[in-house]
Amino acid sequence: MTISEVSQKYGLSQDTLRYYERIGLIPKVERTKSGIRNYTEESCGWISLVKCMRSAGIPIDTLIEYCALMQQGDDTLPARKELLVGEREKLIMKIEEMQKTLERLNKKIDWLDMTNQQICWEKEKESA
Amino acid sequence: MTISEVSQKYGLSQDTLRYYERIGLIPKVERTKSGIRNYTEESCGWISLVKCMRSAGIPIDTLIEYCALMQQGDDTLPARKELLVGEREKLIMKIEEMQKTLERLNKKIDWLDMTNQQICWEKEKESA
DNA sequence: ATATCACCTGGAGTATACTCCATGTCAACA
DNA sequence: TGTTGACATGGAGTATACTCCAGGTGATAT
Repeated sequence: MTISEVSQKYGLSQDTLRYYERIGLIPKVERTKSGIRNYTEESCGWISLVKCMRSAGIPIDTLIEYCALMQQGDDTLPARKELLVGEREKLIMKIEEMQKTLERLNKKIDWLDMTNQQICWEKEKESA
Repeated sequence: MTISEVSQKYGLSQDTLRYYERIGLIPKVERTKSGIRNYTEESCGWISLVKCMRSAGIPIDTLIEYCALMQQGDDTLPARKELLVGEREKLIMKIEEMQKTLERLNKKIDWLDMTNQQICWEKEKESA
């Protein structure tokens, strides 16, 4: 797959794809003999993973580390697990926090609704 | 309340508190006659709100707009509601995305566990 | 043959959200 | 009365994550 196809498929700009590769967020992508990127299934798997993790706010540094560990073979399995478990913890906490914010937003919206109705009602009285 | 007390109470640095005020994320804080900030209950309410919203990733620009609307009185109630409803939508989507990431993380961790056990078992066989 | 087009690279620029710093003021205490 | 400490300001600096751009190459269509 060409970079433009991958860009289309995952909704990431070509610049971002090249950037991710450059900083080691995904392993080096295969090239044609003229030097053009040729994304394999595996590359796409990485893109998909990174997109998913990034969309949840997992920092780039962490993902670079994961990618590096991955490329060092099976010896790093425990380290990778540790890393992922840590991120899972953080993610769970973030979700909880967001749920709290959601409740607060809900309450605020309800309150605004009530207040607005109150004001409308008072204005009606005034003008009556 | 002094800035150091508020900083303690909400876990935001004094610099951040001043920054939030400067950019209009919270309304101007009362001062003593020598010019020192004297946070009221209301100020604290704003800090608490902003901290909550920011922790869920709601952008500063949006919160500045909300604060500005707030200070323009009841005429902006519908606009404020619209703003909050929009943010609620985005938040719900973000939470969903994070839950997907969480599931993916869980699967990856399970897989790592299995693979690791497999490898251990094979190594045991080898060395036997 | 040449023009076009997608792609390449390295480096600079941008957006967001703080965070730090130099310098200055004021109140209180030794 | 001098020094200490908390607080003030405006502006510069930092971290993170892209995003853009100038200049260049190689394959393909006219």
